[in-house]
Amino acid sequence: MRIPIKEVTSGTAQAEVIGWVHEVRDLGGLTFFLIRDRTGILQVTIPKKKVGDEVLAAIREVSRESLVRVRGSVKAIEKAPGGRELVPDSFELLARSESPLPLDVVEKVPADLDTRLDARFLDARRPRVTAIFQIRSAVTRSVYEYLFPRGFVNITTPKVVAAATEGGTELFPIAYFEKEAFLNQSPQLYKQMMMAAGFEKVFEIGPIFRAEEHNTTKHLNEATSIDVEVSFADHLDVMRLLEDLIVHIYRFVQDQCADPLEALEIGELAIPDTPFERLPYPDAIDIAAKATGEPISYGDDIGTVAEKAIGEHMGAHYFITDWPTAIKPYYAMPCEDDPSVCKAFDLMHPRMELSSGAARVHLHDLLAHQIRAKGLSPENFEFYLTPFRYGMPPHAGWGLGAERLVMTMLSLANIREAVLFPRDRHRLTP
RNA sequence: GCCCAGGUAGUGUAGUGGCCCAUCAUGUCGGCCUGUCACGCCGACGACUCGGAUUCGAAUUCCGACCUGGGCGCCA
Repeated sequence: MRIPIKEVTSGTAQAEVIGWVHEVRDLGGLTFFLIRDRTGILQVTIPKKKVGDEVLAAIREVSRESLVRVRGSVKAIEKAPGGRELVPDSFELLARSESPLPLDVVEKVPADLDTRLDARFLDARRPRVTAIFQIRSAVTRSVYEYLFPRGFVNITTPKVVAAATEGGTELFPIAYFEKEAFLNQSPQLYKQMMMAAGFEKVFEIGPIFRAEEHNTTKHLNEATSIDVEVSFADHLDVMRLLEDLIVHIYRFVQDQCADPLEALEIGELAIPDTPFERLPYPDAIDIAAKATGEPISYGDDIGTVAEKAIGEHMGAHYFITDWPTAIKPYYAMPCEDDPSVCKAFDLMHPRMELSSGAARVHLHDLLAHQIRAKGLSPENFEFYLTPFRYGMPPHAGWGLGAERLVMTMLSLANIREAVLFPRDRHRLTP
């Protein structure tokens, strides 16, 4: 009966494991194999004079990264990794690996990210990479475990859509029978329609597509968005929800992912403190102007240099609030006392933006007005605008970038490290 | 869209006009080795993205193509 390598301890008598050949050290009369599965690494020691001919024949055939099944007795040995080793009665080659390998799994020689992504299946055998995706899975799970008990309904919305509804970013056109269609940039409009449907609290974790030709370490053309929308809530409510969720995710990962965190040499995650600081937009641009010496006018977007300067100044997660209405999307609700300011916010990690959200415009005429004010025509938004004429509740929500969350949590240098098969300007395979 | 940088064995690199039929490491193959843990030692194998130009001579300079990384704008 095969067991995970992690479960082989110095107290185990007999064990059968299946894994990949991580390393081989042949000392002549004695050969050491390191066998790896997703749970860990086990040393298999072969004293050539004391094992059968079948074992000797098998080990002549194996190459690095071949898949093998080994059965034998476990010995507690202090000088072996993990304090135990396996001396095989049987050593079976299940699937031979060709050589040379496209990249060095043991990482004696580093591989470029590009090379690694070309051979992602092999790259992902590396304990460090396995750990990233075990943690990413835990992040997703913790979102479900946070939202379901709070009454959220998990929805899925179309990724194939008819028109560029939000404006701003570029969309990927696709062929949809005889019609023109696009890949959706965000579930935004559909989440809002479900507010009209009375679902009250919805969320979706799904792909979003942006056809921007950017080429940076923090952008993807296909990303994963954790999207939330809540009726009878305003921006302040959903900001509290968001910061509480972030802390919940960090705690969950800290509790559940000790081994992966160890593999990443992180050990203890720094759990963010709540409440996150609320930094009004005018203060944010002041900080940036002072830090960079570059003047920033009210109403300017906060560029990368400014964002970095503000992040260094803040040193922890924070919200930017009180945004000028002019530089936020049409669906952000303007403040009653000063409509030039809106109820939108961005959640920032010191390194980058993680999420943006707002209290939404739920009044049909105001929404139509704001769409026109952005130079868009309400006629193209009929499917979206109609629900606002039939009892749309006030609501608020946000979208949180899953890859950026994982990337900042684990201090990854490149967002592509947080996706198994990233889609960027140049990469469409694997 | 704009700007910068770069393409040398499977992988990561050195080499900026002749000292290079190309450095080092890792790998692969062969040999020696019974406690390695980046095992060690000996030997071998394996590469200048493509096309054109300059030159007595080009991995190296120039032009073009192709490919790639990064920065900015914008954004999650």
